[in-house]
Amino acid sequence: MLYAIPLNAGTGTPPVPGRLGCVTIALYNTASRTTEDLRPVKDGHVGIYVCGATVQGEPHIGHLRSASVFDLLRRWLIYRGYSVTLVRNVTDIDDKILSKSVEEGRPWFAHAYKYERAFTSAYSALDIIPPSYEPRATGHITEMIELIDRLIDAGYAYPALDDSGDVYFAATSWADYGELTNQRLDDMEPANDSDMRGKKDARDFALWKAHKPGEPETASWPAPWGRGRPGWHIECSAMSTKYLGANFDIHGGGLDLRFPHHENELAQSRAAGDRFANIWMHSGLLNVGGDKMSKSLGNSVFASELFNSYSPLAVRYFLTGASYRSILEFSPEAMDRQTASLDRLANFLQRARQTLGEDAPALPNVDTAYSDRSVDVPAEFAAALDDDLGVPRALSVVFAKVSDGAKLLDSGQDRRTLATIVAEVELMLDILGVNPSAEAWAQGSSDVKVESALDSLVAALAARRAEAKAEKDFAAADAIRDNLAAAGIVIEDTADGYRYHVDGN
RNA sequence: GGUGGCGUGGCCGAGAGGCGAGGCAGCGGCCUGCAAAGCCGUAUACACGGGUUCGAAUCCCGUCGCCACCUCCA
Repeated sequence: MLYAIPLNAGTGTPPVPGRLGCVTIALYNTASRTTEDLRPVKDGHVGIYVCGATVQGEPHIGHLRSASVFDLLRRWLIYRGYSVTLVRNVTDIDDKILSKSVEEGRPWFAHAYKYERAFTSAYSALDIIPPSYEPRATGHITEMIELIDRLIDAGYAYPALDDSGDVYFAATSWADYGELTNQRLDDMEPANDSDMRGKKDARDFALWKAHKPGEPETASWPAPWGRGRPGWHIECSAMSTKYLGANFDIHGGGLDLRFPHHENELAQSRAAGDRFANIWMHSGLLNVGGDKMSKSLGNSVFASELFNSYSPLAVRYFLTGASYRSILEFSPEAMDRQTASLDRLANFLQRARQTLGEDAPALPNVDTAYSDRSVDVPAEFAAALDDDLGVPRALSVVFAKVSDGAKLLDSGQDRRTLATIVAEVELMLDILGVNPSAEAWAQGSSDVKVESALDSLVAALAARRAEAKAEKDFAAADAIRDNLAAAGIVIEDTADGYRYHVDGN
């Protein structure tokens, strides 16, 4: 799949003249606390680095939100004519991976890879476009060592005073430390200095962690300061600049990473002489039962549980439907409400596609950068997304279109207009990552044979029901409908027959 | 102590000086054998108190309340 294609690729709609440089997309920059126009380092191209998961356990709904948010950003930029390089890392070595792998009785790399696969499969279920690059921390030790070396040479880092082999970044040596979160070192809560471990200052953080007795040898790499493994923050500094250059456009992640992770990344990269990210974007956190979802509270909602109760499409709709910076409260009630809202969209598209038959438009395709699209997105929709990804406003445009389309379905014979509306609605929803018509949402379990078998079974029952209705034997007709419903098949009468869908949220 | 955010109708949730976004739920009607879906109609909303203004949910001052971050986190 190719996501970064030349603007004139494809034979469809040519790029809007002057699209580059004219369409400004404004994004909220956490670092400046203002909404700024995106001015890419390289014309026509946007480089994005998103902090991915530390693969120590199952993916939860918070991971999914972050992934959905940056996938939406990516799709919108692609629609707007940019080529996008999105890097999302995998942190496959850290303290918890080591300790948990011991608990679960397998090598740390087996543990890490097991959960990496779980993440990949959850992302894929949500139709998140795979990253352009997905670097693993353990594959970039060389780059990290080089970066640490630069920091030591420049006087911003030092090997631990206790000769342990650790290396620390000297927070107080970097005058701008705290610039990302607008904090001054002196104002911060006093760091815990009971465990200095060879630090000069309790607020210094580890760039390199020396191998400790009892830890597996395979979890350490040779370095000028002795065998060890990288600290968390240095990984992202090394990997982002490797793939995107010393100065790139957007650095993203969950809000909880803002401090210390991103603050430290910024400090060490700037100290090493890199301009680093221009815009910092943070996706909002999820609350469960009024509390922040977090590892320490143990209230995580895992992807696996979620997919047991809701379709991936419903989950994604729930996640992207809110403003990306807002606190999103997860509850079954909230899921149901959003699912009902989504059903309205899905129902319309299903009815419209059924009515249009062969005249229904082709599906939008992000893989071709939407280059073969027959319609553009409504101006209001574009304005909403250009303004810091204003999804709620964008969705209101979608619903307005759906309402227009539904009226047409009810009364009119204007198939051409209806087809245009369907194309517009599906394009908008595809950009948002929640197009119910997209193939990605086809039930994984139902193959073509099963579907056609179900079609004929339902058709047979529907025929009997039609006979019963014709004979005014409504009890018999309703019994058939009830039996189908009991099996999870909802059948509805339409002007020219019936339609059905499997009730699976 | 420092930093950031929030308070909008029954619920969720946009907007940011001037015709009441949108969704869910509700109510009345149309359609339907009944449903479902859909359509039409339907709301004295902006935490509180002052101020600025012809006009404030939106700007300013103050008050109250809630949340997050300050070295586990997407």
